[in-house]
Amino acid sequence: MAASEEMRKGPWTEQEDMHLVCYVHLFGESRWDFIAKVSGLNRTGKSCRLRWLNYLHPGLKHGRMTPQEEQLIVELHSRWGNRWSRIARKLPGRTDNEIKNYWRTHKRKKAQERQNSHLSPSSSSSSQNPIAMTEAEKKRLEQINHGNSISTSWFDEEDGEVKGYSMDQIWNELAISEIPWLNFEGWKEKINEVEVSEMASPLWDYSESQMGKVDGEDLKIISPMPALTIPNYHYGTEM
DNA sequence: AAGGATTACAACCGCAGAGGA
DNA sequence: TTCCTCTGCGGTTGTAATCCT
Repeated sequence: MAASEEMRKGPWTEQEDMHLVCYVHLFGESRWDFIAKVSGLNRTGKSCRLRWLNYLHPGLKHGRMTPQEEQLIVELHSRWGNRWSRIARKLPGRTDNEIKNYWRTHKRKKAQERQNSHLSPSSSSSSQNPIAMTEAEKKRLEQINHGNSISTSWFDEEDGEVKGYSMDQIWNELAISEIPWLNFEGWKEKINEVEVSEMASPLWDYSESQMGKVDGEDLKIISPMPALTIPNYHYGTEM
């Protein structure tokens, strides 16, 4: 990427979102610089990653925090401080950014008031503490959070167990999604034209071994996006 | 109804750590 | 071992939406 080329900044458009989702689907949730370059979005890898993690990732909750979540945030913040990503891991569907924003805007003050007035660190017993987990639960959550195939997880209070979604499940759900942008004209139709399995594995395998070395002619890839074209690209080098 | 204040959310920036060459 | 690139994290800012007077 030539230094003179201006990277796009600011709010993402629906088209950009679609484009990014498509490429994340193809190449996975890593190698953001690669995705940024091959997608032709003219965004930085960081920007793509942030957009995905904070907004586009399947399983994200949007909207107001529930009272339970609020309580959890206060509790965890008193324990860990501004370790937002760590706190976010205990609130499935919420991002560190969301929690950070929430805390910043109106919770910090309240928590301080609460702390000053009546809370002492040792006041909550594990039996009353909503975030207290058994060792088994902790272990399972740990496995889910760090597993390769599970991308999002939560603790189901009703069943008393940790649950998770694999990326495949998420994307299968996306195919019949209620997410608005998947339903706008043409897009859903197009994504259904391509089998998920066709899109994911062979191309992924190919991309792992070959994609970074492609030279010469433009590489055209199978994609729900119309006429997606990857320009000449040398992985790890500036064009 | 208008305008200022507040809240909620999205996005960028800088830094640090990990990993590869 | 050193340097470089990439990723992830926390802090900060900008803006749209909502509330209040």
